[in-house]
Formats: sequence, C-alpha cells, structure tokens
Amino acid sequence: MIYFNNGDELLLVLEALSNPQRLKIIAVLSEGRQYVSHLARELGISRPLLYLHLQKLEEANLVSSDMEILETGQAAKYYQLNDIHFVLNEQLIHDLSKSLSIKRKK
Amino acid sequence: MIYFNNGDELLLVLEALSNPQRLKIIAVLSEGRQYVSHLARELGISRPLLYLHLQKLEEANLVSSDMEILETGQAAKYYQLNDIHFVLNEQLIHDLSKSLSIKRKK
DNA sequence: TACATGTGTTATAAAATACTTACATATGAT
DNA sequence: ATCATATGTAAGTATTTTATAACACATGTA
Repeated sequence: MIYFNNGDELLLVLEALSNPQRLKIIAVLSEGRQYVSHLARELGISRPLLYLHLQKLEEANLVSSDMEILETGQAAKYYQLNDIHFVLNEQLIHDLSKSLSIKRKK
Repeated sequence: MIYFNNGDELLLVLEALSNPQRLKIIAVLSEGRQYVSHLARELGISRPLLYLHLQKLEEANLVSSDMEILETGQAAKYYQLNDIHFVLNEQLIHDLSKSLSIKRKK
C-alpha cells in the first residue's frame, strides 16, 4: 500500500502514471519481472524511450531494478513492480495540497 | 466512486490529476463550490489559465459547472467537485491496459 | 460616463515531455 | 572477424502542456 508523505510525493506518482506507455509498462511488469531489451521488444518502443519511462516510474518508486546475468552469460537489467496500490479521494487531495509546491522544474 | 470503463478513461483522469495547479483547484473546491473569478483570485492564477485547468478537470468528469446569478445581478460560473474516489492497483492497470490506446493527440 | 466585476476567446510564448537517431561498450556464438 | 544480443547515454527534434497578454461583451455602482 502506497503511503504519501506529502503533496509533492502524490504528484510524482500521478505524473508517473499519466502516460499510456508507462501504464503499458506496468501492465507488462504485473505479469512478472522483465529485462529492458525484452520489454522494449514487447512494447514495440525504442530502448532509449523505454529508459526514459522506466526512470520516471523508478523515481516515483513504482518499479525497481536489478542487474542479473542471463543464461547466455550476458548482463541484463531486470525491472519489477513495487506494490502499487492506493486510494485517492478529495479528502486526501485536500490534506496533501498543503504540502504541494507549485514550481518550475528546471 | 469512480468506475473506469476502459484504459483511456483511466488515463484521462490520471492526466487531469497530474498537475499541481489542478490538485490545488480540487483542494479548494473540496471546501465548497466556487465561481471562476473568485477561484482565480484565491489560487493566484490568471482566469484564462484557470479555464484551461478547469476544462481538463471537467473533461475527466472530476468537476462540473453551473451558471448562476450573483446577488449583484452579474452572471457567475460556479464549479463544484464531482465524487472523486477510486482505488488504483496493478491488477486494475493490467486489466484496463488492454483498452488503452497509444496515440498522438492532435 | 467611468469603474469594478463578471464571462469568454484568441493568439502567442515558454517550458516540459516524449521521441528519434546515433553512438559507445561488453558477451557469447558462428 | 562478424553477427546477434545486451547495457548505457548524448544530442537533437517534435509534440504537448502550461502560462501570458490582449481582446470582446455584459451588469451594477459611483
């Protein structure tokens, strides 16, 4: 169960989830851990793009990764889902909005 | 309780929620309905910008609006929160991802 | 009449996000 | 050696989102 410490954390998760490719990534990973190149093929997107999306998911703590050696002897970076489960309602948004910052990113 | 008919609907809601200004708007409206100009002052943002955000929230069915005549005799557009409450987890994302489209917007 | 307060829109600029192309490195198999 | 597969990243482009500025019109009040 995801617990949000503040509004910025909530926003980070919502931003990570507000993209169709990233939802697809989560859907695939919900069937089991997978390594980057395989994921890219399965989703039909380029590896650099996949990296970008995985990075956002990782920053929001929705996925995590481990390096592993494949049977072939090659290194592979495996991604897996963290526990994604939370309730969202107006009360929560109201409470967390006090610790939500409105800022430029760069 | 929000029920998602398909992945695109889920995404629409997540996109609407993935912006700090819009979360603030929801937070303010959770304390009661309010009209646009008042909202803009309270949030410290311009009316055209507020319109943009309200439009996204309305498209996602998170808020709705009514025209009303103020005591002064002027027309005012009141916005109010719809019921915002849902659970999100990997199972739901997995199921809805099948009806989620990856597309350009314009 | 001029001012303050509403709604509503268009055009434009700025910032952030998404995506592509090209490259570098490493391992094992043919 | 060359091919196929893996990671990783830099740089440039395209698209989308966010924000601003400038209008239009209407009502009530000083």
